[in-house]
Amino acid sequence: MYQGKRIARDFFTRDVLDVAPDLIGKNLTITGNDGFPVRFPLTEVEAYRGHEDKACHASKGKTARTSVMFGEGGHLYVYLIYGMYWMLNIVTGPEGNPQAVLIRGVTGISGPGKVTKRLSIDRSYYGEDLVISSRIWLEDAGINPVYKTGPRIGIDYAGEYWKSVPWRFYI
DNA sequence: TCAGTGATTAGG
DNA sequence: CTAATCACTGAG
Repeated sequence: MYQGKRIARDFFTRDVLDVAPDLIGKNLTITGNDGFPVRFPLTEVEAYRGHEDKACHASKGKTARTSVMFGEGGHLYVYLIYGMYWMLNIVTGPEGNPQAVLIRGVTGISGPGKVTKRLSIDRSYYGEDLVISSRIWLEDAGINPVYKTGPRIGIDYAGEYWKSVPWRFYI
């Protein structure tokens, strides 16, 4: 099987609208309890982009929770929602430009809360650097799947315009 | 359609 | 300190 190689910093420091579609088909790779890497091809993601995007948590300014989004791309933004589900995001863009991509699905697992449950992602992954971490990283699988686009899910509070932009990318 | 569940946030 | 909010899920 083609395992690919770890994706480096410059992939993540581009604009979120360039990174998000490029993530489709990449392997989210995480070391299991036995120490061996397990690969999960990304199938569904959403882009959240900067101060003006009313759906982006960073649009209300920098807080303790969102601070990692203001840093360099390649780090993980992980937070708890509805008291039960961890949301996994990959920060993108250069430092000072708050953006992130929500991981909504991988092959065989549909739904952001289910993905983190299956991969055992929790608070301890907040700020983890995919470029250097020994327990989670991203690999190029050497494929570029055809993908679809559509509006983002679960952001009714963001207003009609930001609710409608097609920043969800999925197979 | 709707309850569960608790961290995070703004405001007093 | 209080209270509202929430990038979800599964049951009915």
